[in-house]
Amino acid sequence: MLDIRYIRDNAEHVREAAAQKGYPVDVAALVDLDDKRRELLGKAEAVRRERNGLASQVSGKPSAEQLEHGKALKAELSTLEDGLAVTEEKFVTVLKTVPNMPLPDVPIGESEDGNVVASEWGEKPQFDFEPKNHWQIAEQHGWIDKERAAKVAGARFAYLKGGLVRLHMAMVQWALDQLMDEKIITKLVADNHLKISAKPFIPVLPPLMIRTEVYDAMDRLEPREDRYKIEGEELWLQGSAEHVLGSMHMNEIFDEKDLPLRYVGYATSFRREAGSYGKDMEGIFRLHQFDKLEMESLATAETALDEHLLLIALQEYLMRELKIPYRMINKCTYDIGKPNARGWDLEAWLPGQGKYRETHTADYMTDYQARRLQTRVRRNDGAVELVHTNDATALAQRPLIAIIENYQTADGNVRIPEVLRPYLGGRKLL
RNA sequence: GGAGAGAUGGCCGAGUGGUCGAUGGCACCGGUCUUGAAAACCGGCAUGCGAAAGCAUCGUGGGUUCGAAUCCCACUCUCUCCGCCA
Repeated sequence: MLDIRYIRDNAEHVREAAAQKGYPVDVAALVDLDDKRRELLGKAEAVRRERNGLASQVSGKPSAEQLEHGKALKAELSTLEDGLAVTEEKFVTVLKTVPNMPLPDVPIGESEDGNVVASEWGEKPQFDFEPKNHWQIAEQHGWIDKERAAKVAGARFAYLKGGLVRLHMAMVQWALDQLMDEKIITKLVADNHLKISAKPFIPVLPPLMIRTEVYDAMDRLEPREDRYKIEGEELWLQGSAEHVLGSMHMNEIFDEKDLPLRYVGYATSFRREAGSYGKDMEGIFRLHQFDKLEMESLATAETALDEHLLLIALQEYLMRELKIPYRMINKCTYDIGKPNARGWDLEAWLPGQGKYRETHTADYMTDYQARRLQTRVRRNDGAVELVHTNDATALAQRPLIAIIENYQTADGNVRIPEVLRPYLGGRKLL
């Protein structure tokens, strides 16, 4: 959520930027609602003040006069509060629809076509045979069983089996070790000229369910059609570890010395994929359920953009170590998402499909999420401010696809990336 | 799942209808004293809204009352015992 004072002071910019993000807002109507809300609030506070004054005068039994006065005030306050509640609800409903403001370097665009390729890395592997898709390779080894998964759970589910499971576990364990290594973070901070701490990440296995109220405060509940709700409960299956990591410190105030706080969470994520019927039905590119290693960071306002850049640097580092070609996408206003101020994607080269596909995303939310979560920091000078939040994919099942397709051999085997070999006990995948 | 107890400021802990945003202690910050430190003493020390006066907040939401941290209801969470179970 944005600060209403910011919206009032920058009404035209907010209107324009919201439209550029594809979330048009009637800012004038919002300001009118705020005016009305403030007016009613002022009136109600004046009556409360009178009530408090009266109550402090009474000791023992109130006089008939005092009783009558009190009853009149009570009735008046009740009317005002009813009107205030209605106005407040309308106001908050509209306020919640205002998206976060994009940073100046976010390209303006009206569709995905407005995204800008910022850089490319790596040599695309040359094969002296026709490279296969990951599902063709997996089929050969019995690594993916979607038919039986459909029998048990329905479409867009899969059993992952055998060598693929070992590869997945190795990849996750390796990535965890990288993120917990202060030397690696120190180097990336220095190489990218970032002015932030080199504190390592804290690994977390979070709950996979999240309450309605908290999910909404994270601004990740919508669109609800893409979430799974637990029947009879105010609980949802989380769609990304970000949702349960970012909300972890709701209603808390940090000391400045404790920031930045960096978590790497491993979680199975659930998505209904509503609106993507027929899209990416083959393989494990788009499932209702996938395992993901996710980075989350809470930081002060002036360090959070560098924090964002660090998370992106880490994504690139992990892919470079795995030697998978990729390109970085600076997503445009239309594509970054409502709570984002900035958002970059990493797209890995998939030789089997002959194109780059999104495997990572990095989101910088400024204080937009923290405002509703009320996650704050007490600065060294005593001032209390909202924290700034960042999240970014470390590694998930899509990078696994990238490994399979980039490391395939003519006979349908998959070579193991060098950095993962120690984690696979020197054995072959199969 | 059954029975019971509880939730107060960073922490501990008073407060069971009338100046309670809340006694006290610890921690923390500033000062006096000291060569320095400790101790002692003095002062400060929640959050939001508001230019301010002030208003709100004692787990959350609702209710009773002229007046609620205190009474009633619902919900959430914690603890104890029993049952069940990775």
